[in-house]
Amino acid sequence: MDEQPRMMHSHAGVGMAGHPGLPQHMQEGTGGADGDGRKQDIGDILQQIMTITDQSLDEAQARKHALNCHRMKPALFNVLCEIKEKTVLSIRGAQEEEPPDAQLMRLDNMLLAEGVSGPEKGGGSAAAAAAAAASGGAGADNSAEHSDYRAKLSQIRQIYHTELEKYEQACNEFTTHVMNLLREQSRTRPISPKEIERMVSIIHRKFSSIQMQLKQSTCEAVMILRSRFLDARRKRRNFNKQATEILNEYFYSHLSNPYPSEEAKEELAKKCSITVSQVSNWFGNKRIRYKKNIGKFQEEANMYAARTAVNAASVSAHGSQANSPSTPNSAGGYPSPCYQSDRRIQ
DNA sequence: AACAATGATTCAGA
DNA sequence: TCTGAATCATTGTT
Repeated sequence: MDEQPRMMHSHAGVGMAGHPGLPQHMQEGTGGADGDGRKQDIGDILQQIMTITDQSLDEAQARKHALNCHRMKPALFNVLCEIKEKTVLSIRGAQEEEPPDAQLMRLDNMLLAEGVSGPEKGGGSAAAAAAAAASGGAGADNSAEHSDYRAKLSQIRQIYHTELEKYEQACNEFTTHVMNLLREQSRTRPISPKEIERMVSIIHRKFSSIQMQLKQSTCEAVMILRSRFLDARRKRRNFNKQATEILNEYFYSHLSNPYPSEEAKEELAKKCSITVSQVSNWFGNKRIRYKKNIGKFQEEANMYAARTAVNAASVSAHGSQANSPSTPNSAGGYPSPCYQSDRRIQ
């Protein structure tokens, strides 16, 4: 305030004609006769604004302050804001309103369903249980699988939350910074509160698009985790020796027609403590692999044929036929090794 | 580490 | 729907 008189007279050419108070037209409304005085007044202020960059930093600061305290500043500021609002902002105004993002909603729903974004416990284990049910395994070591799944899920969850928090914090910090900056600048250039608000919403949109990327990558991580959990090939366990022997015994004793019936599969499954589909898989693989390389399986075939023969002999020696194969070998099946299971060793 | 064995999946065809 | 064939991914062996 105290610098005002000095400043007002610093440029002799554009001075305010030395009047101490507000000009008449500013107090009494528009008076046609005062047009020249007003023009001069505004011209003076504009001139001061234009020359502000020529000053040293201290001088400029002082000038800025003086301008800020000038009696016409609010009026000029409002007019400039109005003009700016009408021109620049109206151009962008049309495209600002956007519909709620469907993609974002999908991501949110999925994260909630997988228990990543929801309450601490529950969703993850439910998903794990569903995955386990879908995998259709025997379920003996499911608890270990579950804890592994849950551990990895909670790891994802933790990363997601810390990242989200970081983004939110960064967003807030940046917003406050920009708001302060704009408020500060609004003292020297026309920035309306509305425009600040608009800027804030732009910042929020930008940050929420970053958040969406975070959500996207989190979803991907969960999907990968789930697919790994569901993919039975990744947790393949060899059958135990006994189960393999039972299956081989059946295979080689039915070499001419190695296609167990549904009942036979069920019985084998029970004996081997595996599922019927595992029995089917095993026979499918065995048939194709045997057919591909009979020579390689020769020895194995002979061994099982011999064993079956011994078993049959001992059984018949006891006068029982309970263990005889339900579908004996016949001509027309797979090429056979030296021994046929339904033939007795001489 | 390289390789073989093995259980599971996918897909075309009957 | 079942099977053969090709293939994948893991386990076991050398």
